[in-house]
Amino acid sequence: MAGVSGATVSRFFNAPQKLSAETAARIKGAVDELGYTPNLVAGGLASNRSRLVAALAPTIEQSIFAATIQAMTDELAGAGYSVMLGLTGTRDEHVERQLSAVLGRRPDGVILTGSITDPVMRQRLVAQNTPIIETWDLPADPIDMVVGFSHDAVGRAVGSRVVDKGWKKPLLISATGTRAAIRQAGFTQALRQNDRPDPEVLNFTSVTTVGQGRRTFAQAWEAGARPDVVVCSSDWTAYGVIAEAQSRGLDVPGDLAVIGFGDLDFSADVNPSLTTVRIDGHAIGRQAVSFLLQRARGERVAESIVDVGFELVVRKSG
Amino acid sequence: MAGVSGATVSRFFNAPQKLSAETAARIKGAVDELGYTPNLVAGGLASNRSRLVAALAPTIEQSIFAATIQAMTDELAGAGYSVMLGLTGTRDEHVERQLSAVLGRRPDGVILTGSITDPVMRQRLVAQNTPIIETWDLPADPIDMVVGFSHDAVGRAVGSRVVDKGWKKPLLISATGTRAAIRQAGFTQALRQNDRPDPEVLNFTSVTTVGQGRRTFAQAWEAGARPDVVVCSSDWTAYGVIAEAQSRGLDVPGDLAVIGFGDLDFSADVNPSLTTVRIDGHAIGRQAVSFLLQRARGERVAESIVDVGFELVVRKSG
DNA sequence: GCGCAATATGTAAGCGCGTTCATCGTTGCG
DNA sequence: CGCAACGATGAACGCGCTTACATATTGCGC
Repeated sequence: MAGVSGATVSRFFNAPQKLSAETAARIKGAVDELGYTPNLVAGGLASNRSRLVAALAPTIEQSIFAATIQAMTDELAGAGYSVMLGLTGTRDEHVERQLSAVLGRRPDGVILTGSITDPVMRQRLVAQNTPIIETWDLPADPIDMVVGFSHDAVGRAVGSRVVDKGWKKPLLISATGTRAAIRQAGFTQALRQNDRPDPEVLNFTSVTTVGQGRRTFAQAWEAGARPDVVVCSSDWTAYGVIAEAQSRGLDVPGDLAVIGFGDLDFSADVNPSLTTVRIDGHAIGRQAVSFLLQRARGERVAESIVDVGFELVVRKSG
Repeated sequence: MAGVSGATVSRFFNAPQKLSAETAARIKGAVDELGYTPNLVAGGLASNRSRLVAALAPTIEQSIFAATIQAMTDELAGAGYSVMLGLTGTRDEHVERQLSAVLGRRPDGVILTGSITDPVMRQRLVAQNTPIIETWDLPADPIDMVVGFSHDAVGRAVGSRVVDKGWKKPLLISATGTRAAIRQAGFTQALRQNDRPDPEVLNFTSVTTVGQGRRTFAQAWEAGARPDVVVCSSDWTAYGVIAEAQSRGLDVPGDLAVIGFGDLDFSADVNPSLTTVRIDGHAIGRQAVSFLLQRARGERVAESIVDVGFELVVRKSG
């Protein structure tokens, strides 16, 4: 319709500066009139660049990962990439299935929240020869690039605060999971270094919700536990503990201090405001995408492990 | 490596029952040994079925849509589809950009939260001839299939409750947006039908967070507003109002009733528990996927508009 | 006016599969 | 034994692009 070959139309979309202004205008006219949208599937096949990035996370509901996914998607959309969302849940078999599905599309990058532990899967990932970014952790033996922080350091920081404040009977309420376990270990380590006994620990396997926090604390209380500080693996859980404690007539932080993890969106605004560990989920997403785009441009990434750090945010609850 | 042609390998993955058990076993051996993953991009091009579904939503952070996205992704993964996530924000131009990017991949379906208002975009969508599902709303003039509920009915239901309870000075705190506006109109309508004056209304344009709710209520209070019930466009906002009211020494619901929207995950577990409108976001996602899969199987969908309804959940706050 | 570089466009060869159609045993039955 | 019918497999084509490479066309310096 524009009187040009397919190759020229392809250039119009991918390298318009190579066309004369006149042809470009003619093509634009035809494109508008036809409502033509290039088939990126075919384009991806031909160019061997899918412009697709896979993002795998356990869940996006009531999740600290939502911020990372959000930031990633925003940044990638700006760069002309689409993101494929893979929600793996907490079961390892789902990770595998999602990963298979995702690798079949030959993504230009894979962003993982946390690490893949299964060695077979790791091997397959490495074999793909596509950029891989592990986030929300600093694995000892990274597959490729990493954007995260030290969960051990987080645990120690919280442990130190508990020691400093002189709290004697800490209770840890934590979802099961590798990273929470590392924080827990760091916390315990900090107590030991100050000749304190190990903390009481309560683990639950379900999702981290306010309700889960309430129920877990209620159970502990009924069972006779009388902690002076509760350390939680998420701000949701922490707020549940506060709600339950208040319902039982306890004053937070007077009778009981509560410390969370994540510094979610609501944490500064509840009563009492949450003392927690701030992780900048958006920054993790942005940095991950930045790595990806550098690789896509063919640049070598010098320092491919970034520690975004964390911040112990002291507010009213503990 | 298995001593068979490419055609047979293709059958192994797409129609294994067409192969003899023996050949299938040989191919499986080779696949495992090579770590071969079929290239779905090429497959999609050849078969004209991408097995890709696009999901567009304004945001997934502190969003009532997260549940829908989560359910969709889970269901689709089970059926062998991948989902492309498009986060449009609240700006219309982003909707357009995301839609273009997404349509270029020739998805086998598009799931929208809310409707597309721009007529040009609607036209392009219709022209694609791919299944479109609008969710979280019951548009008067749907593009294709719909899974939602009546925002007008929600507004009326809440309005009726306000009338029934005899609250005299309602204040609406609401994010801007088409659907919230419809609920607002329904609410006002219910008051008028009972010869009540229109409610006070406060709109804000940012995201719906606890902090936003707090600040908006604080401003209203400082400006002299003394409502006896606050109706919010999200449970986040509602909880912010409660937190701010409590900080100011008000008793909820004694001095002030608060009603939310969404029945999020935390709403039953805060103090006081939230009276709110329950929307089953998971059900919306599941139903949308069910529509999509029916279409994919070539079945005609008889009733392609589903009203999932809502439920006014009365708890302590109002 | 010539040669050469630079610019603009077309030509054609794939990219890695799915799919159709033909082919080649095999089996069953009269 | 012969033929039809059927199941299993391979050859070849094409999906809609990208990308060397080839082919005008133009401009410039000498």
